[in-house]
Amino acid sequence: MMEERENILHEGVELETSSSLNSRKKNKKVENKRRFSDEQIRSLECIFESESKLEPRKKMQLARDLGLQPRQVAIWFQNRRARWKSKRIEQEYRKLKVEYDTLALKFQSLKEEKESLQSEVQKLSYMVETSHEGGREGKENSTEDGGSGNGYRNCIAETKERFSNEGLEDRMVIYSDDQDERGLTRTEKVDDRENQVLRNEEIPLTALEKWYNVDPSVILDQSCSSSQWLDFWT
DNA sequence: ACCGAATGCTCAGTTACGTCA
DNA sequence: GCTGACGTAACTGAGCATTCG
Repeated sequence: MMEERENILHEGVELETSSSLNSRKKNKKVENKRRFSDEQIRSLECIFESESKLEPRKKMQLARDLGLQPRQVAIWFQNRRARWKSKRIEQEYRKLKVEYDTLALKFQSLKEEKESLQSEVQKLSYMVETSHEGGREGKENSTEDGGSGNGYRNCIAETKERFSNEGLEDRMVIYSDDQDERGLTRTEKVDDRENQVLRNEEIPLTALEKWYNVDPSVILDQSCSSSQWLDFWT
């Protein structure tokens, strides 16, 4: 190791004393800085491809082969590593930019879809609300329909008819937390205090009423607010 | 074993020069 | 011929690791 260092010192790594530095600076004006020949560059590039850092012994050998000072070889490798690094950073930047642009496009389309769905929900809830009010009026007017459920049933029938007329019948398939995939409802409410299990075998209207009373913005907020990245993009 | 000086390496940033449009 | 942009050889200074007395 020490032997190698001795070699380096003796075989051409010029230590910069102040006098040698001054003379070199003076010589710059006299002796032009020469670019390496194509052959030298080819050889250096060839070796750089296999190893970006040179062992001292290899550096010495290469310098001898190319007729350069070992210091010049070391500096060439140093500069080459720097160029390679900046190129790599540039490539990574371009790649990230493409990913960013793709995500931005996707986000924009999701945002538009969200707005479209939001306005649709508002429209539907408005329609349901007006039908609901109509149903109540009907209930108030009829006292012989025998129960509180009939007014709502009429309401649903009216709404269904309206949806059907507007080609929106499929939108009537509404599930809430209390409904299963068959459209039947079966809620199980556990009261912790009394530990009672209340089973409602058939409460579709209650479930529907619950659904009617949900503020659409809340539904949408639930799906979005938890995803803070959406805020980031807006 | 520990310490400090000497030495060399790497890296990021800069300077200086050559080339070219 | 002059000029500005660009590429690159060479330099600088800081930080780190190793060696040696």
